[in-house]
Amino acid sequence: MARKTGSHSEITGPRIRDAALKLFARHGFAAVSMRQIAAEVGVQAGALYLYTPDKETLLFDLLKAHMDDLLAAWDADDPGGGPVARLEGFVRFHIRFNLERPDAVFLSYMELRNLGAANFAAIEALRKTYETQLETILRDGQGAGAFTLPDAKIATLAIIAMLTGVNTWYREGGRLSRTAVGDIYWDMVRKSVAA
Amino acid sequence: MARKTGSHSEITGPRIRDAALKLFARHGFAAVSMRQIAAEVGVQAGALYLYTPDKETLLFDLLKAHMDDLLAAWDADDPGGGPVARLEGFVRFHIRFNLERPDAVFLSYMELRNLGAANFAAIEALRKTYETQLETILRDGQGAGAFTLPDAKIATLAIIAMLTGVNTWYREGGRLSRTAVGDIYWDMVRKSVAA
DNA sequence: TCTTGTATTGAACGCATGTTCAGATAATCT
DNA sequence: AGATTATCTGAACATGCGTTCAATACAAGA
Repeated sequence: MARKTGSHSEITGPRIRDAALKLFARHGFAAVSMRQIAAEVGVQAGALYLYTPDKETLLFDLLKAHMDDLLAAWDADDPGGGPVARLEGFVRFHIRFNLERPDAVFLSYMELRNLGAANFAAIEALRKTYETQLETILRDGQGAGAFTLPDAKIATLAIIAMLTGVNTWYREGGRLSRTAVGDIYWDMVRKSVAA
Repeated sequence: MARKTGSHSEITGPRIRDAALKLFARHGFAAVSMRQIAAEVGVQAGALYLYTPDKETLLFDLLKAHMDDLLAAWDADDPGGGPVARLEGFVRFHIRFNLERPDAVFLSYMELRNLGAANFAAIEALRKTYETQLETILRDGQGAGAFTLPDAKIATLAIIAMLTGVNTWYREGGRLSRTAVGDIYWDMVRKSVAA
């Protein structure tokens, strides 16, 4: 056997990335072998190297794509308007976006350490860019007297940590709908920065 | 060479646990080999098996010890009194305790997936016990009219996630002292549950 | 000093790892 | 139909893995 019937890079490529994302998130980057990823896709390990130069780059590409997605999605979702409306938009967006791709979110928080220095810096810069979106909203609201913050930078990180935490406990079909979760967190966030 | 001069299990044992904790936290459980841990301690890999039956148990013992420490420390630190005072105590305790052992905290959040089912359940139960401490404070305060919460269970998880997030950005000798960090987070938490 | 028990080495086990590549087959283009 | 290109196999490479164990040297107690 060599080339398989129906084989196409536009099909195999995404399937490899999907399998890698799922397995890396479940078991950790180092614990997953190239052979396991290949088996999940239904090819031999050697075939993966038509799609990535090496294992670390495969991880980096997943993280990079996730961060690019995140920034583009917030760009499209930002409701604009006053700081309060924008903050509510951010809270609901962050929860919704993260709940839609738990594996990618988990990877982005846990496997940065497996990146080389250059790749690490690239992802960190994107994360910083995202954080700045929220920080700007908070500072604008502080300037307008809508929020009272002891420290805008720390409030940014505290809110993001709180919101991202949803992914650790939320289960589909559980007690609360995604919208209800958004309501609850918005209530807490709103009060935590209240004037 | 066989036994080394000055060798003692009371010395080597802790050094192995320290080295394992540090390396697991930095590089991930799966990425660290028994030979690396042994090298850090200055022994051969075989010597580790005088102190642990296998690699997973070594990880489990680290996580178990951390959770036991955490629960015992809160037990000793709980200021008692009214819900507001206890909540403030919890916030400051959690931040201080976690900042004192970042490696163990990181491990406890990231490497649970490398445990077998039984070991996983044991650690999860301890984590649940800790969460219940905070949940009880919140429910008491809610009952007494000191707090207004849309959902006590979720408020518990949200607050813990927010507080634990400190470990991702805090650097010794940075802009803020640990006490100042505690002040800022207590301000946000207090307001987020305000009546 | 001699004995007993503790701590460690170093080699070995079978197996898995990431990666490369020549060869083979399917898809596509002319 | 024939030539070309894209896709994949299967075997191989050197290296590293977790773990075991007989041999050995030190520490502690008598």
